[in-house]
Amino acid sequence: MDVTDHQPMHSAGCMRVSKLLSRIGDKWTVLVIMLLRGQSRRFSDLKRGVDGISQRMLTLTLRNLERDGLVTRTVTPSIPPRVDYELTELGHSLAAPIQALGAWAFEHMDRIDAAQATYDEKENAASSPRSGIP
Amino acid sequence: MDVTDHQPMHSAGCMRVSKLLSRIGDKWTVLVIMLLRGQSRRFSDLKRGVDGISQRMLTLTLRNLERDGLVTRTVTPSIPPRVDYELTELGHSLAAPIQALGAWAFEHMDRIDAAQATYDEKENAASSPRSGIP
DNA sequence: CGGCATCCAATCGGATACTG
DNA sequence: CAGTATCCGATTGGATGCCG
Repeated sequence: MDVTDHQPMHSAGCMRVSKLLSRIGDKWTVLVIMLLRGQSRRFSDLKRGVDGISQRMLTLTLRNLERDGLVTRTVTPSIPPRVDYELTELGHSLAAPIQALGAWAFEHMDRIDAAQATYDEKENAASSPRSGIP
Repeated sequence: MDVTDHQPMHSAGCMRVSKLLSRIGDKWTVLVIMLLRGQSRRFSDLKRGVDGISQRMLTLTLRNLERDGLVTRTVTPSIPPRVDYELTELGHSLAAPIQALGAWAFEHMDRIDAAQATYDEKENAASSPRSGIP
């Protein structure tokens, strides 16, 4: 089977996509991957860069990425200790399609916002009228 | 700014990507989108097609997609009632980058599985030894 | 500095029952 | 058929404190 076909995703294939997206679709993974493009960064650097992430979640996110073979973890036992994270080749290859999705989001977010606004407006219009004429 | 640049995602841009991925990265959204490529489908058709989804979650998923302007909902007030869902143009344009991500997942899942296996092996090897020589 | 353990609140999602 | 409403368990993620 050729994944470049127009309808290549049968049930099993979709499951995998869904699974991948569940993994990278969590709250922080994408942000970390984006920060790691081009340069390796140490833990505290990432913590400062992501803005809002807790230490716990950064650790968990990096552990998962490491487990998936998407980042490498390099410990330098100095004082104070230093740990650097870097995208693997696999990680970099994933960054490309993520980037594509990012470009799409960037390009269409106004339309999405508009659609949401319209939808919510109708929502409120439907629930508000207590006597038919609000 | 050109989103096709090599480093186009600043903090704000990344947030949007993350937000988009959080939306489509839930348990069912991608599967529904994939099923809707090419043909519109009615509710029970989707329910049968997704396999494992509850009625509740299918409804919620479709509502969110509708709110984002990615699918249209068409009610035919017959008996029994009939509701068809169809990807909008915006929805179809999103299907493309998702497909790219799917292709990536399909292409690299063996390497990810291998990386996970290796990682878990080392994990167990590190936690097992109760007296140094298990 | 980097990270683990614990506790806890919020959200997610499945099962079930009921409605137009 | 296509939902809505409710209940409840599972998962997520933040805050905090301790450790090497």
